[in-house]
Amino acid sequence: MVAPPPTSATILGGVQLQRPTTAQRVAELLRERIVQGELSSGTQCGELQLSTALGVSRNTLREAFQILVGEHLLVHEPHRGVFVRRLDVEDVRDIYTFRRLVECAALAHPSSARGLAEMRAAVAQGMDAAAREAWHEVGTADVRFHVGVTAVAGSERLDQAMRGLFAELRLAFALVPHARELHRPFLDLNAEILELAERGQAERASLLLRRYLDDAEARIVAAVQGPSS
Amino acid sequence: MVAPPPTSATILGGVQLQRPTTAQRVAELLRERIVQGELSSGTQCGELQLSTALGVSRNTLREAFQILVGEHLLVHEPHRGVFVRRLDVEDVRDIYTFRRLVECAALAHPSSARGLAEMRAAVAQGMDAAAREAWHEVGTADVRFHVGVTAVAGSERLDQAMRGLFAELRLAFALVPHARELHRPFLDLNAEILELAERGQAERASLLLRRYLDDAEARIVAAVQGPSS
DNA sequence: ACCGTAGGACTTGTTGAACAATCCCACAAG
DNA sequence: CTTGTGGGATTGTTCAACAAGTCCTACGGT
Repeated sequence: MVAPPPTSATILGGVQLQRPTTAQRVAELLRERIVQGELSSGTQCGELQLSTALGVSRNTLREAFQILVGEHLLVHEPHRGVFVRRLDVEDVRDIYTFRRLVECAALAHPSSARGLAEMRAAVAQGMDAAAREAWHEVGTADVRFHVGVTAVAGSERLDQAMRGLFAELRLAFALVPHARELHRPFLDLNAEILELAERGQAERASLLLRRYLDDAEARIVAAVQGPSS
Repeated sequence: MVAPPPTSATILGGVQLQRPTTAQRVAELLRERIVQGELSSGTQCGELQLSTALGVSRNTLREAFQILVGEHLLVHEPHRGVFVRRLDVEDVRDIYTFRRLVECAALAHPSSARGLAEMRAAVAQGMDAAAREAWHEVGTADVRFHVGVTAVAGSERLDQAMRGLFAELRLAFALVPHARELHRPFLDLNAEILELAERGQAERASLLLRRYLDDAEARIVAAVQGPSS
């Protein structure tokens, strides 16, 4: 049992540059439309309609569906069809419980410097976008910042889980009336958290982050359960 | 905007009893074979071979593949085929970094009593199985215990992520020579962690769990990188 | 012996058509 | 108002075919 010879993937650090399959490209296209809010929650994705619109066969489309169902962006109801997921209040609470645990713990026990760089870049991007009044990009930068926070923990799988979580969250972002009001207050907070983290004040950074998350959760919950009640 | 009338799903607590689709059943069957080690790491899953063996069409099988690829149990190399995932040392380290962060944080800041009950049941099951020398079941109980630890955090999505992580880990468990040696020492440790957690000694429980995880990681890493070096 | 390469066998990628199973809705009967 | 009962549309699944890519092998040049 000798160690296998290093493959090119090993040498290049696992970078894989293989053309995506059609199903993957379709999934990516739909994913983009969903998180951008162009396909709103609850929309049914008819197989015949979509497959002809995209110019792919039903079989290929169904493969793409499986990918997105696995990412919780679509829900599949047998013999009824697939629908763009609709988040309820419980979902939002669940997601923020997840985020609180992971992000706060990551900041409290930092173990990877790579994440800090991402946080820094995200803050800069957010400031810049805000100056240009590009609120959608501010939102993107915000997501980037928190993925960076997660990256501080140093687990690739955790990062990926968090990216999936944010994709789900965007289903709810689309329900918040004004993007500016949602993201603007968090710009300075992110910058402050970053500064604390860079100075090694792990506990205080973690605490501040928790306040951020509680606040954000309340806003999203309010938006999801609608103006009623 | 009046509240909608309660549906049967609401009445029954959202329990959904829909027959799984063929692709889902195939995925479940393959998942079971994989985590049980009957399909060992690196095995190629030929489409023609498997589809005829299972009595399903290639298209349906490919849908099942997408599900399992999404769970990281299979890897897909375009135009080459799908293979049972092979974990390397880096993967194991990544998974344990994930587990350390989540499980320790969950125990340190408990917020759901449901998880404690699971932990208790898992310890009992483990003790019982050990008495009967059913080491494989001891392993199952161990997994159950740690899913219970995660459940203490109170996020359904986090639980699911952890279940997926354990399914991946079992790919590596299969490489550890003696199941008895792997799981036996952890029985008492789990019981001790549970006792601390039940008495509200969150910090000490979390610390003990960290020791557990460091130890387990070292064992699995050793097994994965083989007897060499 | 060492490349590069040209061919061919085999596998995967993708499609279109077909049929079975199921859901939904409108309508009739009690 | 509730309970069948069609019929039409959509999804579930299979099959057969072809395109595209990979792997293996044999051949020729150096």
